[in-house]
Amino acid sequence: MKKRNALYKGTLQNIILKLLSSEVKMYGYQMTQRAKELTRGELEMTEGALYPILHKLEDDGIIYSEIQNVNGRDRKYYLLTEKGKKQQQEQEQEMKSYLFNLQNIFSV
Amino acid sequence: MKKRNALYKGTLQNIILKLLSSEVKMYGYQMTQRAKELTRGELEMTEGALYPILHKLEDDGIIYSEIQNVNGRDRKYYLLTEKGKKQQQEQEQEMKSYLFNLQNIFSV
DNA sequence: AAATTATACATAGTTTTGTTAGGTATTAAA
DNA sequence: TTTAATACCTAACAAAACTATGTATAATTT
Repeated sequence: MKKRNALYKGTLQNIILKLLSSEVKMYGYQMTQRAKELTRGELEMTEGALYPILHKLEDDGIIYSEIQNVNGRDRKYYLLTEKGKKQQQEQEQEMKSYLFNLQNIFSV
Repeated sequence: MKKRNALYKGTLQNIILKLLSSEVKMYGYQMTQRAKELTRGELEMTEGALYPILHKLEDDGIIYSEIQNVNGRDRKYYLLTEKGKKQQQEQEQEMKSYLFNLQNIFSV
């Protein structure tokens, strides 16, 4: 997340869980690319934000990881746990409420 | 902004400027109440966040203030400067782009 | 062939942003 | 008369993300 995208502060964890819920599994680097695609290049998740979040989510049992070697390079794939799926759904509701509220403020 | 509203991180300054653009003038306490109304009680701006932002915006020439005594109690009203009006419009565009992007991610 | 870019992970130190908790003071309500 | 609401403010702390750096391999460019 670069300076011009300071708005995304506070939503990163939500976005990561949402991305994970849309695929069977994803690896970190892939998430940064997918986030960039989905935001027309506007959101560039930095590694310094991404990896600590992934590690924390794994410590908390929200996601788990599988290392897989692809083309001679290791990838660490992450998947939602059952607990994680529940949490993702809850957070998605909060996110929708948040978006509704902001839309309300900025619709005038 | 309480813990449950961590999502709003990074958007507070935007919200404040938007509120100011919708009225002739507003005072700090009024902003906290208006923000709460517009978010169905979900966003409770803390004074520890609000006042430092207002002071910084004033130092930067984005807003200016007028103290007015109402019912024997001082209120500090804030107004957008010309520079502030421009900045508000720019930030509103960024906010709309941000909302569009988030909607895109969470619409699936 | 060598240098650069892209892919892929990770962390330490710093900055930004907001919370918590405290302070001052007046008015309205219980 | 005590509590809640209104109205401003700040210092100390915590959370979240950034910057910068490191490691390493694959693909592309020069």
